[in-house]
Amino acid sequence: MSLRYALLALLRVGPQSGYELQKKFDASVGHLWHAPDSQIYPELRKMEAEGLIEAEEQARGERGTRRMYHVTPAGERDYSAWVNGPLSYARVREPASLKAAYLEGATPEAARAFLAQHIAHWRGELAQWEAELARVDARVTPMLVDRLAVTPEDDRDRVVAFKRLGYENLVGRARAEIAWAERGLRLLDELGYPGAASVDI
Amino acid sequence: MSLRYALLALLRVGPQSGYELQKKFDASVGHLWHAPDSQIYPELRKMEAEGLIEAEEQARGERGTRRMYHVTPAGERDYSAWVNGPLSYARVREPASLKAAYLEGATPEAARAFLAQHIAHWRGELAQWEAELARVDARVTPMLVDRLAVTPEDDRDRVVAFKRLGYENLVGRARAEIAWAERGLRLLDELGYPGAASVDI
DNA sequence: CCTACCATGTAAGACGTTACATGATTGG
DNA sequence: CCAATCATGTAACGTCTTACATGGTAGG
Repeated sequence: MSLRYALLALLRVGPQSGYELQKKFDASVGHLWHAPDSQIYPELRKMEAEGLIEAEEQARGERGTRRMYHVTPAGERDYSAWVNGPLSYARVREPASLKAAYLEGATPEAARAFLAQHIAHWRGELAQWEAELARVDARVTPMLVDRLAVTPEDDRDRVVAFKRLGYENLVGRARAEIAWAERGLRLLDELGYPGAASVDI
Repeated sequence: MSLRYALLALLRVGPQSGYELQKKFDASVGHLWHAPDSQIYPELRKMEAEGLIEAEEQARGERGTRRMYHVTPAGERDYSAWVNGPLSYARVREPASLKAAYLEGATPEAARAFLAQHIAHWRGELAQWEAELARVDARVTPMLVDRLAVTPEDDRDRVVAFKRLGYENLVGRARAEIAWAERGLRLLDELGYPGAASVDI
């Protein structure tokens, strides 16, 4: 549902091929919404079929071609409806909470390993997002540079501020997950589970 | 992936029919992992086909029947592997962060409405989870009562502590989302968006 | 000539959503 | 007898994952 809006957001900066889009996707909006290439190409075709984007075929060397996509007025309207409309929330589905709730069935080692893995996972995500946040503040990410180039002077600070806001949510999420898992490890200590010293926080 | 383990966790308390399971699901583990009935019945059949659970058909009145499921040794092994094994993490896909990052394209009213809706959504979730947490502490939720009845005395505190841990993650998540959206509203104020007083926090 | 990168997908299957569909029994 | 609850699903569709598949071009 959100994939096409992520793609429209990128395409609104200027015409691009599926390949360019896919590369830029991973380096920008892909931090907020992951999508593999095998999903991007078909989605572009679907969006084209629905009239949200159009493609122009360009020759590439002697035999190669590539399709340069651009947003149509209908695509602009659809994007506007998305950004101005309400968000529909997915139902809860938290594998980590589910597992934590049944951790009495795990061995002490497995329980500790699970929480340590959770901390490691979210620390990795946190590091990525904080790094990206710093690049946004410095206005050095390629997509942001391109976007700011087509944005009126007066609007640029807002563009940066909202990118920052998006990443801040993820940073907050990661911090909450880490704090929770650390509390979980302390709970294991309190319950007398062995191995307290073996896991470094 | 997690659905079957949520179902196994419930079934491990004692034999139950699909219908009973579905009701109890909504009232207990469904707070951590949502699943509609239309997903539960087919999943039970799949688990039966894979030998994780078995059913005994019981007569119900003159014509009706119901299938009482119980966990097989293979099911116990599979459950144990899940609870002792590592969790695989899904890639990021955060619609709210994505939208926030492109909020410069929204009208000031829509931007405010989005953040206010976000707060309202997560406040609703938070209230539910905090209420459930209180019921867990008081040991009054039906499933927990049943589970504690089949749990040795010495293990009961641990069972309750881990249920609590599971909910605490969701509570932390909800609080982080609310705090983030409130910061977002303050950002709109700083950017000079109109309507600061019209939204009550 | 060969490697890295450009360029574009298909296919199968798991997982989830929404809507639809049917009938039995029990208690008032 | 009628409503609530018991009881069990199917069907169609959309999204996402994983793996596979193919070929072109540019630079060293």
